[in-house]
Order: sequence, then structure tokens, then C-alpha cells
Amino acid sequence: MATRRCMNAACGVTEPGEEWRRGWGLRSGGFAMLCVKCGLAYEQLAFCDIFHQKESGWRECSSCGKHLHCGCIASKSSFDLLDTGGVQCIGCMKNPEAPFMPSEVVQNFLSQHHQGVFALSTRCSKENDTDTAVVTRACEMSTTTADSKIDVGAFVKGKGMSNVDVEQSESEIRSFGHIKWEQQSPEVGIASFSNRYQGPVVSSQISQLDEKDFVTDKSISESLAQACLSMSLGNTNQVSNMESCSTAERPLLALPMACSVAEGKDERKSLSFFQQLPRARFLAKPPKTSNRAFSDASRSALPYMRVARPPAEGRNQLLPRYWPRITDQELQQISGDSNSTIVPLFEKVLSASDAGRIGRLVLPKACAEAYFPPISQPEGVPLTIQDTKGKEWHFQFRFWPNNNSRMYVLEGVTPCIQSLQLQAGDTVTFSRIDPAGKLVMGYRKATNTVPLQDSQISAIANGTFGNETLFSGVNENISTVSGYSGFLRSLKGAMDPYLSSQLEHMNASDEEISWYKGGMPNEGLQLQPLQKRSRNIGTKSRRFLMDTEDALELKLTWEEAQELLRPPPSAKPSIVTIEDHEVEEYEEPPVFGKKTIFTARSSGEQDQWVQCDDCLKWRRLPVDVLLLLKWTCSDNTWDPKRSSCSAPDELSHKEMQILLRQYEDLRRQRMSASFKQTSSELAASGLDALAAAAVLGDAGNQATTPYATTTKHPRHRPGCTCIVCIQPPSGKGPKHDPACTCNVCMTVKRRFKTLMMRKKKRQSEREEAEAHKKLAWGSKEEVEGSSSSPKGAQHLDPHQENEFGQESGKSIIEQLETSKGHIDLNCHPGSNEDSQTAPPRLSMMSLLQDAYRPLETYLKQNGLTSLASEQVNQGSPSSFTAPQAPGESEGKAPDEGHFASEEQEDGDDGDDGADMVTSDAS
DNA sequence: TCTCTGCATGGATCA
DNA sequence: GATCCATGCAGAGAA
Repeated sequence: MATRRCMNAACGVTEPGEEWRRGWGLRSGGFAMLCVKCGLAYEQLAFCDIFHQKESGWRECSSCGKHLHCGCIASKSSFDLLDTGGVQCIGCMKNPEAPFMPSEVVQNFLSQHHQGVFALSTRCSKENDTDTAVVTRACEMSTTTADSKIDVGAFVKGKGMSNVDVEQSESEIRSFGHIKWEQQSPEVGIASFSNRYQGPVVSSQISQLDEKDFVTDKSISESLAQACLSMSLGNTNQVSNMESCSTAERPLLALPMACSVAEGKDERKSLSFFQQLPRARFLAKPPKTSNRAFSDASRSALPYMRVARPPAEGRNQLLPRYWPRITDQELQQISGDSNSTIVPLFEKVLSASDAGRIGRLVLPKACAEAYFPPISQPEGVPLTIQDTKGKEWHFQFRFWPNNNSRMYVLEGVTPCIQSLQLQAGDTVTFSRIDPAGKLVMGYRKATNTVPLQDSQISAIANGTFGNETLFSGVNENISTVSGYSGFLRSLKGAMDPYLSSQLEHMNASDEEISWYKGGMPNEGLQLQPLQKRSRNIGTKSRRFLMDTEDALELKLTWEEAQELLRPPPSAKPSIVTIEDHEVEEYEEPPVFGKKTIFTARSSGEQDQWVQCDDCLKWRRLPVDVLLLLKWTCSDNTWDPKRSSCSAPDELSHKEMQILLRQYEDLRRQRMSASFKQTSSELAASGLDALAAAAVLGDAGNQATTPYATTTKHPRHRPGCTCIVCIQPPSGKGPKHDPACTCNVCMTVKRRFKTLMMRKKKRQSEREEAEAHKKLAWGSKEEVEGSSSSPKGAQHLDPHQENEFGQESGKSIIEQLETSKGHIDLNCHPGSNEDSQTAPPRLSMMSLLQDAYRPLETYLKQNGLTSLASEQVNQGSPSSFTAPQAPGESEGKAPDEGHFASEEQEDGDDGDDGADMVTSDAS
């Protein structure tokens, strides 16, 4: 064991006693740590090197053996010994900002008080804390730092400190950069004392914290400790002569996470952390995975984190979901103008039974045992809890045995719940007012809330909710689109009030935020709340089943949200193959785009319509344009005549309204249809069905194959099961076996066969010279073509395909090969062997393109003009015709798009050509 | 018949 | 596998 001299030279301790030997640490002005094993928060080991020097460069808590590492670097980094004592990780040392950056606490405090006082506290160890008084200490001195002069004399006088104390403390303050040591209550888990987020350095290090990490996770605890060890006491160059101080007066940063036994003694005697720093910040636990991808800017955009790590009383380590998330407003509301200290204890999202008429609020066991009076009898004890308005509510705090454990409940909460108009999903927070010890119950309404996952809580609290958390993949790149704040503002409405509250600070406006929903900004995109972990969607648990409308809305809105995702601008994807699936992988996260609607002309040509954010006029755009979140007429480079908001609408207001109304109706219809289909599928799917699907494999694959949403088929949208949408874009992705009977292949085959059948039929009529040659194929095709019957179309199997007439079919294929290049033999009705020997290339998409090309066009291109006239007369009842755009033809052929029936989809490929048939996609 | 009470159940999560 | 906890449920008592 390599014991070092305490970094705090004033301490003078070179051989830490047993009371030191607890793993924990401090970061520069940011937070204190909890011993990962013993749970002590206030060991006075702040600046002492008490860890084993391991060969690996890691240090180990001499007490509990937990490894600690600097929080600034995710990977292992060795430590270096500082001249002033203590250790510092290499990573931190290389980072001129991280360790030496003046404490945000000090900075903030100085900025507010011009005093170099800074609350720090010591605390007794867990084992002997019951009778070990925390030595409160204050320092009095005037010292000059690089930026400011500190005068803490007034404070010291106020504390009645002796000159000796002052002298001792003076060095402490010098060394620690304007810090006042003071006994501190353990109310807050981790605190950042800044009013504003100070930047990435601290946050990134803070982000290393984790509840579990503190307690059990050794690997993570390493990160914690490294943060400790890398803490800076200010610029070491500024560390002046250090004088000794008694170990009993070893300073500690006033950061809670106290041991429990001393609760109620020390903390209530101590000056409040909040009293000293009325706007103390709660910070939170970090994600398990340190994620530094979150940009500095984005981190700095989360200034008001209030995820308070609850006091570790009774060593109960609460699940993060119970960590109280309290906003400034809530704090102020609870505390009022008094100097009382608010100790956020825990919170709970009300379940249905909690908010129900039973009047029982189930309390998390750990919370109940930690913060509520101990009870030994099931009858429990009456408990008076005050709400934020000061009204006192009387509950019965009790428990009943449950699985060799206890289930704690608050009974009689109905009047309170009703009074506060709380519902399931709302959150109640329990806090304690010190020193009075009163329990206070606050609440948050759950409008559009997102009960965050534990990891999300952590990540958000640490400003690292990046790729792996709630808003996966969404980070600062958003700012390249519409401004990060705008993005966050958009997110706000869908997030937990807590997070929303954080985001509020990035946007001065506290007004209600609506999601931009494509071209209809007035429609709030109802992004539904995320549920906790996997208990939300798709769970079999009854308790989480949503009613049909909710489910419908949830499904659809997420689809809609998904629609708005765009590949990151100017980002080139790399193609990776995962389980034989080629996936476009972007380095950058997706961005939100603007939603548009699409229309199709009779010629099959499509238009995209977008609404200007400023003038709300609709502009026609090419279909292949991807728009970012904000779009105005000035961005209309495709139509210079309408590149200004002053330019008139291309369509009249009425026409556009009709278009939009029809579009919306159609959307709803499709939503309902989709939902009904899903519901029926779900209803029909039992375990047997699932098992059968699993056995069949194919069905399973279909069930699990995500719909590929491609920008190449803008008329289609997520959820569309048409062949275009279920086919990997750009011909990428796995090729199907020629004998594959999956939906994709069968549809391709059907469509191709029908197409070819018609073509062949016409050709056979016209080309008498080839009549005999094609007659054989044609006759068979006539049989199958009668198949325009469902039977013929749907029961097509590979064997039948082989009978399809290889010779004739081959000639057709050859034609296509000649014109289109390689043919996807997967789609060749009778070329199984070939496909296996020669991997197809893009031909399926070619066929699809042909198949989806308006038949009229196709026929014309193939010299089958006589068919064209027929096709235009075939309508699709499910499509609607939009007002004709100026300059458009008068053709009224309906579109065969994915609004068409399945039969049309399969058989009537020539139904394309709807005039201005709207479809939505992004 | 409704409400309350105490406990059981089982899915989700944790270790 | 253990534990938590949301919810169900049966029995008792009240309306």
C-alpha cells in the first residue's frame, strides 16, 4: 500500500488511519463520492491518497478494495503523484482544463457572494458515527486567487472560530481554492453548486457517477474514484504552502450521501447546504457507460439538473427511478422563503392502483424503510405529510408481509390524491424539511411525461443522454439542422417534466411546445410517453396494456416521429453487414426533417408538397428532396417563382384544404386499418401461432423484418407492407432464395407474372409470327392468368413457377436483362439454379421499378400502347383525386399506390396514374 | 352491492 | 434465483 501525504498539506497526514481508509473522493468543486462499499459519504479522505498503488495504475480503496479511476477518462488511466500530495490521473493531467479548472462551485459562489467560503463538511464514519461528532470547521482567511480575492473573515467570525482554526483553515482555503469547511448535512447526493452549467469538464466527469457504481459495480466505481483522485484543488500552481490540520478537521466537501445512522443528528445540527448555497444543484448519477459523445454544447444546454441523489440513509440504495427530480420551482415551492433545508428523499410515479380508489399508495420498500419511521407492526403508524401548499395530510404508514418481505403502503391517500388531482402517471415526490424533519409531498403532473429509465435519468442528469439513452443518436448534430435549442424545445413536450424543466432553461420561453409535424405545424405531434424499460410496449403484462385508442395513437405517433428522421446531412453512410443484412451506418445521428405530403399525377410523376414555416403556403417540390426541420419559401430553390412568401399559392386555399383534408382522412383510415390489422393479428396470435411462426421461420422472418422505409418510394410510409416498402432500398440487403416463398418474393413473382402476362398477351395478338412460340407460354399463362384469381396469384409456389414456362419466361427475362442489366434471379419465376449460382444484382429493384412504374408508361415503353388506354380507366376506390395542379394533364386515372387494395396491388399493376393522389411519406 | 382489507400472484427487475 | 411491486382477488364489513 502506498500511502501518500494528504494533498491537503494542511492536513499533514501521511499515514492515514483506519478512519481514512474508505474509498471515495472529490472532484474539483463538483462532488463528493461515496465509498463504494461502506456507503459512507463523508469520510474525510478527500485529498489523501489512500489507495493502493496498483501495478496497473489503478488505485484501490484500501478499505473496500474497489477500484477507482478518474472520471474524466472512460478508459483506464494511470495516476501520477502530485508534488502537493495525492494523486491525479494521467488523463486529467493531460487535460489542462479538467483538473485545474477552478471549481465551478467556487466560481459560482464567488460570483454570488464574493466570499471564499464554501461549504464543506465532514461526517462521521458509518460504523462509529453515532457517537462521533462531525467536526465542523470553518476557515477564515483572505486569500487571493487568480481571479478574485476571498474574504471569509465574516464567516469565520460568525462561526466563532479560533485563531488556530483560522490559521489552519487558511491554508485549506488556499489550497482548495476558496473553500469553507463546514459540517454539512447529507441531504443531497451529488451537488453541483453552480447556477449554470459550467461546461463539459465537470459534467463529463460527473457523468461517471452512478448509483450502482457507487455501491456495487466495481468497474464503474473505478470511474468514480478516478474522478475522485483526479480532483483538482485548484491549480496546483496555486496551491500555496499547506499547513497541517488535525485529522479531525479534515475538510470535506459539503456533499451529501451521508450514512444513515447519523442522520438526524449531524445533519440537523449542521448548517444547511442550501442555506449556504441556496441554489445548490442536484446532480445525478451517471450512466453506466460513459458517453462523451454528447457535445459540450449540448451538455451546456442542460444547466439545471435536479436529479438529487437521495440521502443514503440506512444504506438503502434507491433505484434511480426513485431518485427525486426536483426543479427550482419545486424547491422554492416547498421551502418557501424560509431557510429550511429541503432534502429530497424520493419520488414515485403513481400507478393505477396508487391513484385508484383504494387509497393505498405503495411505497418502494427501500424508500419506506429509509426515510419513513421504522415500523414493526403491520398496523404501522400515522404519518403526517405536508403538501407543497402547507396543508397537512394524515396517512397511515403501514406494511403487510409479502414474500418474506414487506410491502409498504401509505393508506388514506385518496383525499390527497383527489385534492391534488393526481392521476396514474403523475409523480409524487417526498422530501424532508430540515431541521424540522417534516415530510413534504410534492407532485408533478404527468402530461406528456416520459418516465425515464434509470439509465436515462442518469444520462440526462449528466448531460450525456446521447447515443445510448433516451434520444438515441440525437445530439449536437441537430443543431446543424435547426438549432439545438429548437430541437430540444421540440422534445420538451414529450419528455418528463423534469427534463422539460431542464430544457426550459435553454429556451427562455416556457410556453407550451408543440412538435412540428411536417408541413402542419399547428398540429402537435403527440409523441407518446415512453414507459419504463420494457414494461411499455409489447409487454404481455396486463398492467401495461393500453386501451386501443392509446395504442393506436402510440403506434402512429411513433411512426410519424420516425418518418421525420432524416439521414444526417452531408453524412455518408458506411455499409456494414450484420447477419447478412447490409445496413447503412451513419456516424452521425439522424436529424428531424420536415414532414411533407406527396401527390401523384396521372403520369405517375410525383410531387412533394411542403408548407412554408413562415407564410404557411404550400409549395411543390421534387419528390426526392429531403427537407430539414425548418423550411421556408426562401428555401425553395426548385421553383424560383415561388421562392418568396409573397408568391401566391400554386393551389388555391380551398384546393389545398381539400387536399389536406383528404390526406388527413386517408391517413386516419390507414391508421385505423393498420391498427385493426395489428389488433386482429395480435388477437389471432397465441402461443401456438407464435410457435408455428417460429417453426415456419418464414413467417417469423416476416414478422420481425422491419419495414424498410426508403426515400425512393415517397408514397409509402412506415408500416406499409407493400412490396416496395418491404424491399431493402437500392437493392441492398439480403437476396432471397429463388424458392423463397416469403411475402416479398411471392409478391414480386405475382406482379412480374401479371405484368409479363399482359405484355405477352398483347404481343401475342400483334405478333402473329411469334404466336406459336409464345402460345405455349401464353396458354399456360392464360390459365394462371385467369389467375388473376386470388387462387392463382396467392398459391403460386416455386414448383408452379417452374411450370411457368421457362423458355418463354426466359426470353422475357433476357429482354429485361438486355435493357436493365442484371436480372435478379430471385424474381425470375423459374430460375432457381441460376440464382443460386449467380448472385443477383439489383434486378429485383429493377423489376420493382418496372412493376411500380405506371403501367401506362411501361406499356408505352414496351410498345403496348393499346393497353394504356385500358389502364387509365381502372380506378381505385380507395384513392382520391386531388385538385389538379396547374399545367397538369386532365387524366384521372387512380393511383395504385399503397392505398390500393391488395388485389390491385397484386394484380392491377397498371393502375398507376392517379392524378394528384396524395400519399404521405417523408 | 359496494367498499375495505389483507394477502396472493406473477411479471419485471435485480443481483 | 431472489426480490420488488403493481395488481388481482377473496372475504369481511358497511351501506
